[in-house]
Amino acid sequence: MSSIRVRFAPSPTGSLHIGGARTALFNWLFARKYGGSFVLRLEDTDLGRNLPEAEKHILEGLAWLGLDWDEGPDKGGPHAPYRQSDRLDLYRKEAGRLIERGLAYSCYCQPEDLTRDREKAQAEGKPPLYCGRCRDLDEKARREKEALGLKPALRLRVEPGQTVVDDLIRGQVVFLHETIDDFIIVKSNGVPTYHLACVVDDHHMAISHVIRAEEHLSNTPKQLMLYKALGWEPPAFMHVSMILAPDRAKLSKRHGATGVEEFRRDGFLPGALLNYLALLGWSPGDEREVFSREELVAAFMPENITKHAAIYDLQKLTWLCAQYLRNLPLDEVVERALPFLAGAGLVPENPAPEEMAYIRKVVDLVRTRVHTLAELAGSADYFFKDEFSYEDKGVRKYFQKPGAADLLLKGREALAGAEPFDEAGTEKAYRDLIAELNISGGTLIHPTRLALTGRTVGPGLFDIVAALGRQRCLDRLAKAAEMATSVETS
RNA sequence: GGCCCCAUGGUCUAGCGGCCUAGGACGCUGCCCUCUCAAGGCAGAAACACGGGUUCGAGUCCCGUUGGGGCUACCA
Repeated sequence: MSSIRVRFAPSPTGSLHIGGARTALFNWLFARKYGGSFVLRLEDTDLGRNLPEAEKHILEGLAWLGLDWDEGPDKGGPHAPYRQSDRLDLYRKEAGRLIERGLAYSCYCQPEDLTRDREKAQAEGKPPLYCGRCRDLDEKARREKEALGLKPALRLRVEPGQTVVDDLIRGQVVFLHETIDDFIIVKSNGVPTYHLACVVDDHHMAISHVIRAEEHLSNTPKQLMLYKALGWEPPAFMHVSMILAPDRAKLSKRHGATGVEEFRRDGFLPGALLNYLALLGWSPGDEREVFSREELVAAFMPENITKHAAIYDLQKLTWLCAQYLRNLPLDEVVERALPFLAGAGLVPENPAPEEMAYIRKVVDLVRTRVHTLAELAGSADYFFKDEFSYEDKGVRKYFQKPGAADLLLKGREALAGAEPFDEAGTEKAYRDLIAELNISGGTLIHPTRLALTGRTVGPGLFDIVAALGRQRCLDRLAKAAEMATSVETS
């Protein structure tokens, strides 16, 4: 029994897409579940589309999600190198074997010719397959073409028959060879196409299971033909359904955030994104929904992967993220929140230890009522700065009322004398005042919240009061009383 | 167009012939709790795409239709 080896093989043409991230996740889960190896390979054979920063983004995205790989371009491994552009000699060697055995042939057709053929076929309502013009060129004809300076592409000879793809998710899928033409395996610039490079690498890297998106199911018979032509045993295949945008179209930039990097920037927690991606197209079979990475590995069963495409829904991801924010250890949330707080200019990049205690307190107060780290930073500004504006709605409701300033000053007085100045002590002082004035709690509490935070919503008032400390509360109440005096109506 | 895959509420899904008057989650609505907002609790609206079969019995099996997606590049 050979060992389990899976791979994630993205092209460095952009950032890590959530579709790609999910494919990586299923591969990773499979490897971790069954004690196999997870290999990372860069498929950079389309020189024109490679982006210099893409590799870095992809590796960082995977690392951020906690999907660690055992072999890859950055860390090497027994089957290095892991970038296809560094393996060209290997592909040439294998392609050479195909030519020697007459299983592949040189094609001198120019792109313009092929485009014309294709358009003609389509206009006639026929399938746009390669016409086979160069299939049986003799030595002489080839030399003539070469003499003209034409560089050939290499095509695989597809013989009549059929190929059956045995897919772990979809069962046996039959493809008739008359629907597949002699496809190109080496471009005229000497670089292999996806099909050849993929097959050669999966074989040489001893990949046991190819887990990839469903868009590759139709490509699989071509690759199976290559395995056969090269005399190799193919791996097992598992084609997972795709992720679609809310309009049922394939995910693209115009659908908003689709890159892992963007979710990170928008303040989503990696565990939440990973958890959400796992739930798209897979279910544990019971009714659990929230999983840590470890729980995911334990619960993962390939047979529980669904066959149909899934539309991704930001609302559920947002909900999951909120779950993580409230349930993760506080220190982890604080660590994740720090860059967002610093980014909003609320705290320094590297806060001093005594500052950290306060930040911890604040994060703990707000984390249960926000969904993302970005929201968290956005809802905590008043804890860190004294300059803020008051919500208009609140001003109208609580300041623009007869006696508003006086009430705020009475509250201020109560807080000035509250002992001890903690949640219970300040609440006691306020409750006493409320009783004395014979008013409802909200009558005093709501204006106070507005005075201290500028907002009408937020954590419990006495939690805020205790966190801010006596002096800041007194200052803000005095300032708010002035404001109230100026807008008060009689 | 040809080939391939897929089809349970708005979304993610459970269901693998009788346990289904179709279960859970997000979202939505109402109520409770309450200093606000969340959270939490309770209640509710909301689905087996359609048509034929097979069977004593079909969401579950088969066929067709419709719909969606993918492939059909010297992209991967």
